[in-house]
Amino acid sequence: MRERRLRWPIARGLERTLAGQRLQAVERRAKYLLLRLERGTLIVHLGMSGSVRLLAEATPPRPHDHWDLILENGQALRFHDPRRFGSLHWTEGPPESHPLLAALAPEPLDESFDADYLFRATRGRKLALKQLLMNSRIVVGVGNIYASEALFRAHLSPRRAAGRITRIHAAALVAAIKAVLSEAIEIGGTTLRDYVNAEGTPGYFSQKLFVYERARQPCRLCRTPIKQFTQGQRSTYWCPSCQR
DNA sequence: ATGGGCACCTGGCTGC
DNA sequence: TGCAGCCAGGTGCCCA
Repeated sequence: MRERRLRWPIARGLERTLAGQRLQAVERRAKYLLLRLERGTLIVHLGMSGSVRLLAEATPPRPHDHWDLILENGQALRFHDPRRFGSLHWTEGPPESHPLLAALAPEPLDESFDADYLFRATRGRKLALKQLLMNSRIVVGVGNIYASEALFRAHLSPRRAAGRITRIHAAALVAAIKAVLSEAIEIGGTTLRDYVNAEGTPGYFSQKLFVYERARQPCRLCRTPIKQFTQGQRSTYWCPSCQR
């Protein structure tokens, strides 16, 4: 550990707890990485600017390389996070019961996230559709980029009150979310500035974005200039002609 | 229960 | 050139 002050301070003595334990599986729930060890689970969140790299243990640390998980093959899993919005937690119980994970909604690519579920989840909600999509008690994994992109593909306005969509809209939106996320995963995610995977390679989905960070540029479907505004302190991008 | 706003933090870019 | 101001892949928590 070089810097314990992340979003929450890294627990004292964690090194001692982890030492000697074999890594048994790597899983994920929402945006939490779950490293299953022999006596518990290491829960890692990358925040907005975090990344993990698999490197030779002797690789000199760069600024903002906050901790290493040193493996017995001479490599290290190295956590890098300039903004320190990420976090690291240890739990010996089932990770799905951890306070940060216990109340999470379905995974977007799970079959339980379907039109019927989203339609019911939106009933009575006055919140704007885009903000609802980013609520982890409705669905997880849909961040600021993919919320704008999915709404574009579903032809729905980010400002529309969530409770005012039809069952048909819910079906279109669910399909759009699943498509956007699947396509992005397929090409390694969206690198805007500094995201890299464990091998250090960026993702290429930024080349496939229809609206995100395209303010004033022509819509790729209708040529109308893309617009930007703020919802819940986050930038939203949309095409006022394609999306209603 | 719901929704709004703030907080955490650093770096890069813009414009005066 | 220097510096203030603004913006950025997230999400937990407090308050009305």
